[in-house]
Amino acid sequence: MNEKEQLEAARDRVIENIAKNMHLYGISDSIGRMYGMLYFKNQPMTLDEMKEELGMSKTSMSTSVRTLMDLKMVEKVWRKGERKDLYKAEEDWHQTFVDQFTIRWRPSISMNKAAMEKSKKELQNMIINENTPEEIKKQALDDIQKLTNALDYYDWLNRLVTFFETGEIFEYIKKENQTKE
Amino acid sequence: MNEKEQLEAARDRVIENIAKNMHLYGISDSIGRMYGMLYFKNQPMTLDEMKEELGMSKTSMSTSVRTLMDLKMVEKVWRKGERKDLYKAEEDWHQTFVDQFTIRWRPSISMNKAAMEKSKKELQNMIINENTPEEIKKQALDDIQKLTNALDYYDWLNRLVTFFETGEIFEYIKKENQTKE
DNA sequence: CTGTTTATACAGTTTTTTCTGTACAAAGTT
DNA sequence: AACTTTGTACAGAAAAAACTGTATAAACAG
Repeated sequence: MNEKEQLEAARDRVIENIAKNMHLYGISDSIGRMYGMLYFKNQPMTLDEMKEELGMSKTSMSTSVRTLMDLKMVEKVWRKGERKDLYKAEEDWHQTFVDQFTIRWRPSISMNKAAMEKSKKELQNMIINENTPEEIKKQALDDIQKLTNALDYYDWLNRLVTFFETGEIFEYIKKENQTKE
Repeated sequence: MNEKEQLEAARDRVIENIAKNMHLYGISDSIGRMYGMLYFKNQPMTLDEMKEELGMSKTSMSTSVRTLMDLKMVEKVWRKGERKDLYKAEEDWHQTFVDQFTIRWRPSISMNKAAMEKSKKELQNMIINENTPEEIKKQALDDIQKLTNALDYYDWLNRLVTFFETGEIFEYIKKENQTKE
């Protein structure tokens, strides 16, 4: 194995690991591999270059890169005199982590909250309504308690996401590990 | 629609929403639906009862419940004189959130770290080696810088997971929202 | 011990997701 | 204008994941 191969082997090991663990970010191995490759390139890449390097179709490159852009893991780059679109990886993984949270969790939180608030209101009306049988009321009360707990959690989760989003988290968990020195 | 149906509709709306958003925890709709159902039941359930309620095979119930147990979202419950296994949902979602992090992220972090450290070491050896061509050395140095940044991130991430795991997070993001009162 | 009940391993089927090739629209070039 | 290049929509193929039924092992009852 010559030096160039050694270099590539070291790189590929890391890329493969990134790819395998990307499911935590809710993306497939292939897309993770694309990200890993871009991370190690010093130059932004075109779809055709990626197609070449990953041995996949251009269509796949197009959809994969879009997914990564939606997650703010990749950005489009402009270069004078270049007709093709160029893409580069976001390098700051702390930022990527925080963005993930904001992009993926916020919408889910508000969806769930809305559904729970609606159901909670309906159940409260059933409690008020005198025609509701006693047995049903008991169950409704029970469900209301569960929904109240769940809503408290979503409230907490929202505050947590804000804690990340604003970067406040970095005041408590420092980017540079002080304890090392 | 009578009262019982109203109650069920309110419940099902929430369960369906939980199911749809469970992909954030890396689990499928069906498994999410099982969790949602268990969350609203006051009694622990057997596999056969779940099979009945969800209209799925017992095999599915068995594997789904195991997935939820691995994630500490469901626990096995013992009841005197009951031959069948009983399962109940973990009710504290704050705890569930924290567990997710520990269970899913920790192993990935250490896998990635290991791969990166190995590659970093190999690249450093190439730098030292006088036979390595200058051009390769330049690239290796560049990769080492990227790996160093990535390892710093994983170090941060590890400290973050600990911050959750120990419950320290709750000192900063309180479970009860003070600003409400 | 034999017979019964419960949970799960495993193979095969169904469903979903991922990937590709073709077709076409948008933008650039001559 | 006509011709070329680039990115993506869309339909179908390939691969992966989810689900089921049967078979079997483990636990229990008599």
